[in-house]
Amino acid sequence: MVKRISLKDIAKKVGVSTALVSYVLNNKKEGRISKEVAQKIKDAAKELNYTANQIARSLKTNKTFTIGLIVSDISNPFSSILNRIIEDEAEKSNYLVLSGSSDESSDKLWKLTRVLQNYQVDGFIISPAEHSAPLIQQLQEQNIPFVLIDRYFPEIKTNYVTIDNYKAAYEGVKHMIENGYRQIGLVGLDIALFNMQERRRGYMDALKEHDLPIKEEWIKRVKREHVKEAVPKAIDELMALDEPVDAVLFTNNVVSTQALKYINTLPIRVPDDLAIVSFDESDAADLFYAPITHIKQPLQEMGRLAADILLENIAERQEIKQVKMEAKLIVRKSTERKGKLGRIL
Amino acid sequence: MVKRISLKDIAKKVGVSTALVSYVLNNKKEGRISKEVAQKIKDAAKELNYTANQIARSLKTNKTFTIGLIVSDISNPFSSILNRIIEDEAEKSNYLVLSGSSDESSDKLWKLTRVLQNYQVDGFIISPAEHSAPLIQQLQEQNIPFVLIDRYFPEIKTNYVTIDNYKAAYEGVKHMIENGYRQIGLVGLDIALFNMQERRRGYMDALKEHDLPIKEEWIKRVKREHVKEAVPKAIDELMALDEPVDAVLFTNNVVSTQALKYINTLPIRVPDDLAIVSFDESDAADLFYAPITHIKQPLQEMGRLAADILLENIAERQEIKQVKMEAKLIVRKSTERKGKLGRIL
DNA sequence: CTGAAAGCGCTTACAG
DNA sequence: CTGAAAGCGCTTACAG
Repeated sequence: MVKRISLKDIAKKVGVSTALVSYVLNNKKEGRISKEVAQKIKDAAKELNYTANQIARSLKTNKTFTIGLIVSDISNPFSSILNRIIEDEAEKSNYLVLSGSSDESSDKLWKLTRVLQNYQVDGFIISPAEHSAPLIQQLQEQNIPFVLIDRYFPEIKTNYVTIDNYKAAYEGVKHMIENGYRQIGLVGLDIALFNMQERRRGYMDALKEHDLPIKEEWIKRVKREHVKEAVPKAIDELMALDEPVDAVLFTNNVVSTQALKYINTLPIRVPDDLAIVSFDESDAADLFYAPITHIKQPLQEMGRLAADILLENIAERQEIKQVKMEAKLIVRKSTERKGKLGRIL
Repeated sequence: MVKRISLKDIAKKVGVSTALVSYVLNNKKEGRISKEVAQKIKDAAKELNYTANQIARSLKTNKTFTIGLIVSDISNPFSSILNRIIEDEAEKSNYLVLSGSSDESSDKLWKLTRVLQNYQVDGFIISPAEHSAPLIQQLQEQNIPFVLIDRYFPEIKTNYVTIDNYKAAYEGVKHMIENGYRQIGLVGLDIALFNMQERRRGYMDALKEHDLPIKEEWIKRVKREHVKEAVPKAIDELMALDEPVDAVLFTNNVVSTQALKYINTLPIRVPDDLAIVSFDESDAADLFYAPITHIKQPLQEMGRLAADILLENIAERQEIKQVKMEAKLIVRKSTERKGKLGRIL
C-alpha cells in the first residue's frame, strides 16, 4: 500500500497546525479563518489527493456513517432488492451499508448484531429471524437506533415498516373465492413469525367469512432448509386428498418459486385444475405459462422509509414509528374465473 | 446508547493496566502472564459483556477486517448470489463485506472505491464497470489488494476470477448448430467490456467454423438503461427480417429474462420457431414453457476463490492469479433438435 | 485569526 | 510477570 496522506502531511506542507487543516477541510469556523490560508490548505489537500481517514474520524466522533442491514438471506431477491433500495437511500446521506444474512437463525442474528456493533454501525435495519424477539428487545433496551423491516414482533414496541399481511392474504383468498374457487389450500414456511401467522389468519378469515370450510390438511408448512423437496411433497399431498384443493395461496416467494417449478412439470393445468395466488413479485410468477396473480409489496417505499426513519433516529431520537403499508393484488391469469377456460375449450 | 465498556473499565475493575487486559483478551504473551490475573481479566470482561471497539483497533493496527465488494447492481441475482457466497467465505476469516453498486458507471465506481478506501477496507472484489480500466490500473499501482470477478481488462495485469467467455459462447452456439439451427442471432448488452466481446467472438467463431454466414443484422446490442423496451424491439427486428433467425444467443441474464418475458407473449414457439441459449441460470430460464438451455457459471467456486485470493493477498502480497473457469452448458428443451417436434406433432 | 493539547479506545515496543 | 508510554489520525474545547 502506498502511504496515505494525513492531515499532518498537509499541515506540514502549508506550515500550519493540523487543527487548522481540519477546520478548513470540514468547513468549520468559516469566516473566522483567513481566506488566504484556507485556500492554501484546500489547494494542498487537492494536490496531495487527500481524503480523510474515516476510521480515525469515527473513533473521535463516535459516528461511522454506516448502517447494518441484516436479512435472512441477502441472495433472496426480496432482500437483495431491498438492499439496493436502502443502499441508494443511505448514499444520499453519505451512509454506507454493511449487510449480513442470518439464515433464519437467531443465533447468527445475535452474532451479526454483535459484530456490527463492534464496527460501531450507527444503526440497524433488520428483518428479524424467528425466535429473535429477546435479541430485538435487548437492542431496544440498549437504545440502539434500529428499524425492523418486513417482520416485527407485536409484543415489542419498536420502529417497523411492513405491510398489512393479514389484509394482503385476506384479499388474495377473497379474490379466489369470488372467482369460483372453493377448496383453497395454503403452503407457507414453517416459521414462527408474526407476519406468517398474519398471512394464515387472513387466509382463514377469508374462508370463514365466506362460509367455506377450513381444513387442517389444506394447510402446509414446509421447512426453510428443505424447500426443494418439501414443497413438491406438499403439493403432491394437496392434490392427492380425497377432496383435493382447487386453489392455493403461497405465502412466501421462495416457496412460490419452488412450487411453480414443480407444478410446471405436472400434468395439472393452472388455473383449470389449480388457481394460484402468491406473495411477492418474481420472474417465476411472470414467466409461468399462466402468469401468477400475486401480492405485490411496495418494496421501494418500504426500503426508503425504513432508511429514512433510521437516519432520523440516528440524528436524534424520535418517537417510535410503526408503519403498515398496503400490498397490492396484481390479478393475472392464474386465478381466472373458474370454469371460464373449460367452457371455451 | 448505553455507554460501551472499554479496556479501561476492565483494567480499573481488576486493578491492572489496560495493556495487560489487551494482552490477555488477545491471547498475546500467553504463558508470560500469571494464570490467576489472566482469569480475573477474562471473568471481568465476560461479566461486563466487553467486546472490543473494532474502530479503535483498526486505527492502531491499520486493519479493518472488511472487504469492499463492488458490482454493477447488487439486486441483480447474479451479483446478490455472489455477494452471499463471498459473505460466507469472508466470514470464515472474520471479515465483513461492504457492498456497493456502480450502475455500470466508471464514475460511480471511482467514488465507491474512494469512499470504501476512506473506510480503510483491507481489499476489494470488483466486477468493474465499462470504461473503468484507468481506475483499475490506478488501484493496481497503489498496490491495493483486489480481485476482479466476472469481468477483467486483458491489458492490465491484475488478479481475476472469471469464466472462459469465448469458449462458453462458442459451445452454446455450436450446440445449436449441431441441433440443426442455421440462422443464429445474438442479443447482448451494449457494453464495452472484454467479457462481452469474448462472448461475441465465441459466437462468431462458432458460425465461421461451421461455414455459416455472419450477418450484422443478426447481432443486437441493447442499452442497459432501456432493457425493458430495447429487448422486445431487438427481438421484433430479428423476427421481421427477410431472413429471420431461427435461434438466438442471449449473452446476459438481464437481457435473457427480459427476452423470455416478451417471447412468452408472442405467437412464436420455442424451439420450433426459435431456439434459445442464454448465459446464466435463472428462474425465468427454468420456468419458461420450454426450459432454456443455458450457460451455467460456477458462481460458488468463483466467489469463494475470489475471496480466498483476496484474503491471501491481504495477508501477504502474492503473485498475480488469473483464473479462467469453465462454464457448463446445461442442455434443455429450448434447443431441441430442429424439426423433431414438428415431426412428432 | 490560529495553535497547543487532550482525547477517542485500542496495540505494542520497551523497560524493569 | 507487569506497566508506563507512545501513537494510530482525527476533532474540538480552550486559550491567546
